[in-house]
Amino acid sequence: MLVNSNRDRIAERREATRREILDVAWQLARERGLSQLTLRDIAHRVGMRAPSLYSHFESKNAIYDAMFAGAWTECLAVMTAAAGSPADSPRAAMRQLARAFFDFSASDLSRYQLMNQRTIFGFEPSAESYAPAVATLEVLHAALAAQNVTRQADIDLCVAVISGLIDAQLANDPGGDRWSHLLERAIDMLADNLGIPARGTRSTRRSP
Amino acid sequence: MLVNSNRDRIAERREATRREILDVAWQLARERGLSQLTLRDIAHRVGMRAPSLYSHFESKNAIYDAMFAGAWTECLAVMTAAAGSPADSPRAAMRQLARAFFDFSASDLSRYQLMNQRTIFGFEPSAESYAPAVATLEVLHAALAAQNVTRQADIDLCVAVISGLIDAQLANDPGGDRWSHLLERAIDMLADNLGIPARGTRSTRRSP
DNA sequence: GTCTATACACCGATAGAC
DNA sequence: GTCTATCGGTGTATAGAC
Repeated sequence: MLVNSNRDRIAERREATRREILDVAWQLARERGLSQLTLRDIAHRVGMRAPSLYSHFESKNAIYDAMFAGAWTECLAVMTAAAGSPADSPRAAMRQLARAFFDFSASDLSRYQLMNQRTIFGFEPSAESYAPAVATLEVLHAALAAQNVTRQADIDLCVAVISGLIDAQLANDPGGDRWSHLLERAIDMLADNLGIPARGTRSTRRSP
Repeated sequence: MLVNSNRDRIAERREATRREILDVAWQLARERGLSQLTLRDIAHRVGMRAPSLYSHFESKNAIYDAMFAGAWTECLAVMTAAAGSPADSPRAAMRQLARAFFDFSASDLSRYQLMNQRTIFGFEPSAESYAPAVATLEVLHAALAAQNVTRQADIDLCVAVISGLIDAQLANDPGGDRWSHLLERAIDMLADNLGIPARGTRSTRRSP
């Protein structure tokens, strides 16, 4: 038992160090750009020498991979919460979900680039790190399926329109709201195209 | 006169070298990623040593800048041609323009990243290099104005939807057509939202 | 003018002492 | 687990040959 709790304490400390490294990495990515991240900078801010990072991550790519997983896990939580909160109409449910994703994405360029764009050439997330991204997409699928939107093309169109607004916002007016305030209009446009009623049935299926 | 033609020949040769350097740079950007571009690689493939590039470009950033200018100049030509060719309806004119931009953009990820995304952190194009980008946007403005679409929000929405499709295509199905074939549908959706008639008046204004 | 040679400070990564 | 030392790369810059 004592041995076990000692082990736990060591594992806990290791995990804390890992988290601190990742926190610092995000901080630096926001300051200097995702691709300008250097192991020396990370290590220095954590209070180590660069090679010591290799005791916690096997490579720089592994750090990117852990950052990718963390970002999508966070996004999954945001989206799950948005999908779970009540909405007055099918469109309101869509707006809620889209707004949650937009605000989460637009608040951090570096994070969005790592999650969705190919900014780090050659970076491919591992299967484990990709899992929360898939889970997030499944939240979206379920929300659209509740409005009887199930065709892949319809889903793809929604994804493209929303991420188009995010991209435009981040690339052309970072920190502003020039494209952000177009989101609700875009959702209505999509809802029109997909035949989702403006009001009427609640967003949950088969409820009495 | 002889002096002049000699000067011209030298300038011509210099310009040819510049073009060759830029061609090689694009080639390597496509192979290895935009941010993985190195002066040594460029120089080696051109048949020089790295420092010799400084006789033609004052820095690596100047190479990016020239690439940016070239890409937008090419895009401007494509868009001008698309805007000039006749169309049967206002929507057909919009489809033509959008299709031209989509195909141009989706055919080269690195080029699209340099033109439209913030992949190279800290890179800001010079005013001269930005000019063809502005001119391209003006082609779009003029085309939309011909359909009485002049509000900034309307234009922003069009830009976001089209570039959203391009981003999704490049990020999730590079080389494929999963989002490409949604373009015409997206344009119709936009046209509906903007009140552009499906058929009727030609795309030119005030023609008898 | 254009090139080669060389140098500098930095990068990711590894080896091995402690 | 963290360190120092070091490796082959990188962008950048200068000196000097031709």
